[in-house]
Amino acid sequence: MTDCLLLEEFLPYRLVRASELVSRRFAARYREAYGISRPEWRTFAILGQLGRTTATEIGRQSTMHKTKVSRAVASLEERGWLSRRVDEADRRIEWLTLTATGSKVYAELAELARSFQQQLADDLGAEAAAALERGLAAVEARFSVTSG
Amino acid sequence: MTDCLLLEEFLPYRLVRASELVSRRFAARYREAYGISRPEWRTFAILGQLGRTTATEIGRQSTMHKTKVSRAVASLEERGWLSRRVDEADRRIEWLTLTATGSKVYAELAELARSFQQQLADDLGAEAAAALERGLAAVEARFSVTSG
DNA sequence: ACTAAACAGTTACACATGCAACTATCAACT
DNA sequence: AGTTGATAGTTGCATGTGTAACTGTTTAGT
Repeated sequence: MTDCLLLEEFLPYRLVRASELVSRRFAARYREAYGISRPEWRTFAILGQLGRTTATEIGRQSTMHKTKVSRAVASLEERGWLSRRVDEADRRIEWLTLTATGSKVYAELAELARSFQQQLADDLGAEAAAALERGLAAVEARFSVTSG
Repeated sequence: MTDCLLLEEFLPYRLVRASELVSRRFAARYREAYGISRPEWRTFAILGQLGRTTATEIGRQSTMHKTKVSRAVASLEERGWLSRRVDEADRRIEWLTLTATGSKVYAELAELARSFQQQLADDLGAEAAAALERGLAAVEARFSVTSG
């Protein structure tokens, strides 16, 4: 046990565990309310924010594999929340937009997210929340660009 | 777009993404070096630290589903890195320990983890790393006990 | 014009995962 | 002793996921 690694001091492990604890709780909420999966929520959230984008861009921003995105898009389309349109100039590209219904659902999901965020911030306290954000910003700055 | 949620300000999302960026890099290392999966690494790490424990306890500490733990334990046993022994007093319980070979591999994995941690700390900078740890500690404190 | 490489996106297949149901064991209560 | 409920752990099955291979399209080089 001389070379024992203390997991409670191992940053990647703590990061994963914290992320699982938080995101599982949030996932439970939108799953119960709208029956959407995690990849679907992520796709929805990015599309709602960007307004009009492509599957590739969603993959880039969310760090999701392109097959995951592809399936999430197909599923959201089936529910009538999203529509595709092939780009005229470059017909490989599909532009994705929310439908009217999709926008309505998105607005509700956004509200759900905001209230969850508020609750989380209250639970953590202002100082700890700020510290967490600073730390995450540093990780994003170091890893986002270089990593694939 | 009036009710748009800004993902770059949404904490659960940032937490998940940061955790994925970091843990994917680390996972690539031990996968390439030893061919072990994520559940296996986690099981290994907890067992190495605790010295002697049960599958249930591993699940509790790692937030992994018990079937995941069960399969990881079976796989590590097949490789001869771990051995089980049924508790005499309560024969439902299986005590898990690392074998001699397992301990050797564990020591190498621990070293790999430490060097990764060092690299990460350098990348983030002392101040940002400390902030991240404070934030994670707050999440752990709030969610670990209550959540399932 | 033609070929090769690059890119957006989908699908087949093998593998990983979670839920529910299962075995086996123990503890508590009657 | 017998029944009920809880616990540790495993397994069947349906679903989720990544790799690699695929289609269709564009770009670059010859």
